[in-house]
Amino acid sequence: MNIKYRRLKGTRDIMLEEIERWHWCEARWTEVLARYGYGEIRTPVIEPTDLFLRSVGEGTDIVDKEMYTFETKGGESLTLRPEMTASVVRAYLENGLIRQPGTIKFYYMAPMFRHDRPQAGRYRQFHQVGLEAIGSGSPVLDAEVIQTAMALFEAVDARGLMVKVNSIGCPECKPAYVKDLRVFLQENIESVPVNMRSRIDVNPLRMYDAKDEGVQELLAGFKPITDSICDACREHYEIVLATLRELDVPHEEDPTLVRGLDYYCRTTFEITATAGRKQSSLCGGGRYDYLVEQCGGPATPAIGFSIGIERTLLHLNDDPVDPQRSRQSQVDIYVACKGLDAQRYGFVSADILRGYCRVEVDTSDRSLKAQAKSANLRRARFLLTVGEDEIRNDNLQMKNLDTGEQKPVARSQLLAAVREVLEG
RNA sequence: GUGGAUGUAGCUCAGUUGGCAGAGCCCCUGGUUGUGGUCCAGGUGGUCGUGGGUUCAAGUCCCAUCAUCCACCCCA
Repeated sequence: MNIKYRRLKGTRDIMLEEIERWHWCEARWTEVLARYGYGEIRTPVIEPTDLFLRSVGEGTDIVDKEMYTFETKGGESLTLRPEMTASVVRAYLENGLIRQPGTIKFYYMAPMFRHDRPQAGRYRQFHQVGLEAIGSGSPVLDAEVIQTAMALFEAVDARGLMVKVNSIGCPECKPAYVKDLRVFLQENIESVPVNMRSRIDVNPLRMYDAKDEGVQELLAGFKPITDSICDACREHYEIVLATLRELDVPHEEDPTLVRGLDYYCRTTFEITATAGRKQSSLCGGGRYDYLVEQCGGPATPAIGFSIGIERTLLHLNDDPVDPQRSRQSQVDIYVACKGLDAQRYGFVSADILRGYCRVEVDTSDRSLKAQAKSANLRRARFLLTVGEDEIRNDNLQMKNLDTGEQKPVARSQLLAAVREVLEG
């Protein structure tokens, strides 16, 4: 077959058995998030490009090479969101939620777009479940947010995970460290691969992300950022760690954990899968106490994280779903029809039942044998058969697919008969 | 952006030194004049990713190109 249109690179079709898995996870996540006090937020997938340029920050990979950006006929630059935090902050300000008392807590489960090279667990359109808690700078909230992330993983039985936490300081102490780091890197520039050197000027902290052994060795000889943060940040970090211990959230400190986005400050964290060579980073998050202000609002502390849904699913089960082998949606009653008149009779009969259970009327006009086979594949519990005799007698043959027992049922008695057997 | 692997039926894949394009699964029909899960028989389905080249002859060899997957970079 020469199919004319194919899905875009890095995108996927989610359906049949796989979408059942998504629904299962989504239902559990929604429940957990509600228990932690989060309400859903849905924002547009397109935003002004500037929103991401200024929040995520130029010099990050996301902004420099991964955004789906286009221009409207009017000359306005728009971008498909590469992440959600900026949009939530924008919505928070735009809808006047600054006037709401207490901490605003939003969650989302939504598609994001990054023009990256696809590979296992990495897509151009991918989905994140995440949350943003805006309005509180308490370190206790940091710990609760990290615990919430773990609760989301536990809710879908994800195991073998490690929480890594770090503090990257605030505008009081971070710049001095960055400056020292830059000087240190310049002095040892021969140890830095050529293609990474530009990072020294743009965003030296991100050198910690490099997996290059030489760079790792070099940075091991430099003072960790946690030794350089100011007293206020230090105290904040200590309380986060202490609270995590009190909450029994297993975690380890990782002073090399800096995050790729500019807006983070103080607490940053990441949750990774300890086994498997695939994309092991399942969750990333941190505090962003200056983003709201930067977006034009009053100084407002906030924290959030996002979990990659595809990656989490990949971590849960390595078996890919084969569309060929996966079932269509289940039904309770399957109606097999011999001929067009029988289909009409079948539909009217199904209409009686639909207020009560799931019914599929077969309009394929295949052999009754083939239709019965489909009934079985759909895991129907009862097969109703309609042919010329049934139309004439105003009844349906009703077969119990577990026992094989079959008997005619008058249409006027159909609902009562079905209720009796399905409830009994 | 860099590197590696793979493209043959709807799916998973065989295809020998270059010589008639195959199997399993799925699907359809029949065995059962109107009935499922097992079984048996038959059948539908292919521009061999695409375009060039070599050759009497190319799925097979050569070149190019596209797509997919994997890895790097980075990230969810």
